[in-house]
Amino acid sequence: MGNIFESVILKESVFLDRNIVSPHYTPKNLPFREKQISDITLVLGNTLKGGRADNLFVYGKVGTGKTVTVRYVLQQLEEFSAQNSSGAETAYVNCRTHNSKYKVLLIALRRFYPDENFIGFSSAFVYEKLLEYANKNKKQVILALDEIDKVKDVDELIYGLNRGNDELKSGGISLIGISNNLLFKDRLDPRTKSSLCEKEMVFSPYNAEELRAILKDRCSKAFVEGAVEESAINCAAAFAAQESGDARTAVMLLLRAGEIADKAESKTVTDSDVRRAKIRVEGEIIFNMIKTLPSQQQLVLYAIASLSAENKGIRRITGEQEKGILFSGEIYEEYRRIAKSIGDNVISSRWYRQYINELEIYGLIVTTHSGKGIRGSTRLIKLGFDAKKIKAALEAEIFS
DNA sequence: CCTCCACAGGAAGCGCAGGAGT
DNA sequence: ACTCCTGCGCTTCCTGTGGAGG
Repeated sequence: MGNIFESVILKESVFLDRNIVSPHYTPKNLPFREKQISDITLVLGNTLKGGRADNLFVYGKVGTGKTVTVRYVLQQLEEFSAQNSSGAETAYVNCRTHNSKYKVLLIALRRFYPDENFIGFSSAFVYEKLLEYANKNKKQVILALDEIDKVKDVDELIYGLNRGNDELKSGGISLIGISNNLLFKDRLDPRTKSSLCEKEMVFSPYNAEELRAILKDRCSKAFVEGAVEESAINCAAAFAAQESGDARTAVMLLLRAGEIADKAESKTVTDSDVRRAKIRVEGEIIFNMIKTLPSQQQLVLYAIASLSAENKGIRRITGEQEKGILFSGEIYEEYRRIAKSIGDNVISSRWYRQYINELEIYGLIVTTHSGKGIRGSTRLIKLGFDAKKIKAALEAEIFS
């Protein structure tokens, strides 16, 4: 009997390099983004001649390649700037984890003063330090702020940096804001908006044909040659294009499909593996969504799930008796009962309605307005996914 | 036609936590 | 360290809405 890990190594796999289809992998080439790359290059190119680049706002849905594209151009700029000793420097900050003006500046500074630690210094000091860096070294500093909509005090951040720019004798600071939230722009102060959006760029979702090409390219590196059937790629591309045009979920589908094929000790990944992977990926998304819901909202969803699982709505629609359709009122009653039974407090019906609206936005439920045959004006609510699965997932969350 | 029902969803306000300003 | 402010989750109160039923 050998080492227990031997079987892992010896086991045959459809994967050549699993990393390449992992969600965290950054591809080396960016197909179908040539236009965006050259546009960004043009905007940033100004810094190589010592001028300030226009601020740039990049918008696009998740998985459209915003982040990788921007990072790629930044990295190219750094490289070129180092070789030609021109004064352009860049810093990339993900604002999801650094969600305030102070934290953003702090992370940016860490990039320019790697040996010093500014934690604990005042916001104004950190801010001055950044301006000073650009001024003293005559540097054109480019700050790329990913998920910029997550910054709580964006207005102050942008306004401050912009005003600082005017005070600089030499050097300059420009911003690249990246966001997948279209509403974000309208939320901004008009002055900040015009400042951040000196240049704008939209990344549109990939269509099925583009996704297919992307997947094909990735597969050739990630999987053993010939392991992924053409139909599997087409299937994954079609699913993802239909959903959102999101390259990340498309790649995720292939990763899971590969795992399924491995588990079945199959040498090839087929389209039915992709179909099964789709169900699993959906399950993961739902499960993650449920986990992050407020506990009271979980109870509301639980009420919907258990009512439709047992199919015991109090009143049924006259005539067709369609399965799984619930009345807003009876769900609230059930929710109250459950909340009381586990000794939780009960939210008001008004807020319950708010939760229902949110659940619909998340796609967990579907609602319609009551039409003929129903007394009063109410909403008919139906669960978006399998009741038993959601119920099971919720039970794990609530009663733990 | 009017009234009642069973809700939908806007507006205002409240208590609280956490951050900014001093 | 202190107050002040602000955003957030939520409640209370209220006005609409659209069909049932007398």
